Amino acid sequence: MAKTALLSIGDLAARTGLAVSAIRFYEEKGLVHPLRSAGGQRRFLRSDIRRLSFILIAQQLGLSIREIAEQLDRLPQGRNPTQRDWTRISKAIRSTIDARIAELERTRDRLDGCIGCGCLSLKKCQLYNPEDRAGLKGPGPRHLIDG
Amino acid sequence: MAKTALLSIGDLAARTGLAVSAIRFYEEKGLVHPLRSAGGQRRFLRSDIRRLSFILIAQQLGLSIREIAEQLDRLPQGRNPTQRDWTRISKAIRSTIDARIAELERTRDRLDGCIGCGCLSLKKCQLYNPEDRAGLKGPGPRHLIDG
DNA sequence: GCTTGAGCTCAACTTAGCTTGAGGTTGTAG
DNA sequence: CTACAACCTCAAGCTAAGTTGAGCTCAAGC
Repeated sequence: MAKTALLSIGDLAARTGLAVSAIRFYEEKGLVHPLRSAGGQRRFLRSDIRRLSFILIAQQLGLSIREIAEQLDRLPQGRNPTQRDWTRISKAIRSTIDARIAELERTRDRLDGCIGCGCLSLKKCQLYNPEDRAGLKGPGPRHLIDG
Repeated sequence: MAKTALLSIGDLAARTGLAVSAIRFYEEKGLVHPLRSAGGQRRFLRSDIRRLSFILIAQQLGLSIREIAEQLDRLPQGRNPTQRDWTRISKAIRSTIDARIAELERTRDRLDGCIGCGCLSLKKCQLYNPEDRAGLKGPGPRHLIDG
């Protein structure tokens, strides 16, 4: 690790605690855009440490890689992210969390209304509301109920 | 669908809104235990409608198939589940939801402490607490950071 | 100038929760 | 009694978020 401004993938892994394979994966997903050395090796900017830290934090907050990518894509092109940028993103994330909490609370309340009822009727049970299920999950396991 | 007490997989699918393939999958995972006709076709009890409804509801509440199986396995062997059983299970689920909400709230509070800070330092950021990450996810994608 | 660790690519594997398809059988309506 | 829908069993495929391995190349120290 010569004292250039650029970091190898191993350096970056050491600094962030990430596995090398994970960093390559993140590049594939468009979360980082390293330069390449003459020989084809990845060369990262120092600011990428921060970028990767952000990814880790956002993941802890429950954001998917895709959601994180969207946030990062919104960073003004070509310049390094500032504190301001991170703050803006943090606020966006906060709304996401708030929404998630609200949804869980709604569910909990419905469950409370159901405890003791025990009906579990598809027609009557408040917990089982097909409209709530539609578009709940996005891609992945999908119930093709609405077809 | 003759007027026997037993339902074919198609009947059950029609009544629950589930795909036939999903019901077969649930059997494979031990969530239902249909009988078989002489020719090898599945024959379900009417009470399985309720069982499947429960699965759908529990999934909405965020329980995994495995967790649902655990709840269902606790039902007294050999008899049909009663309202009481469902109520007991519902209460168990409620604790799960409560825990999930609490965790999200904790996260939100930490995020609030961070908005405006913008440090995103792996050493200092409150959001990035390695101890919280350990064992957070169980199986699946795992960070091998702690190795 | 060579050896060796670090890096490269590409493909396959993991878990969860299913779907889709191929190829063959059952059961029931007419 | 036959036709055809519904059923059966595999096997393979999908997404997310990575890991692991094979087989090869790069770069840096001695």
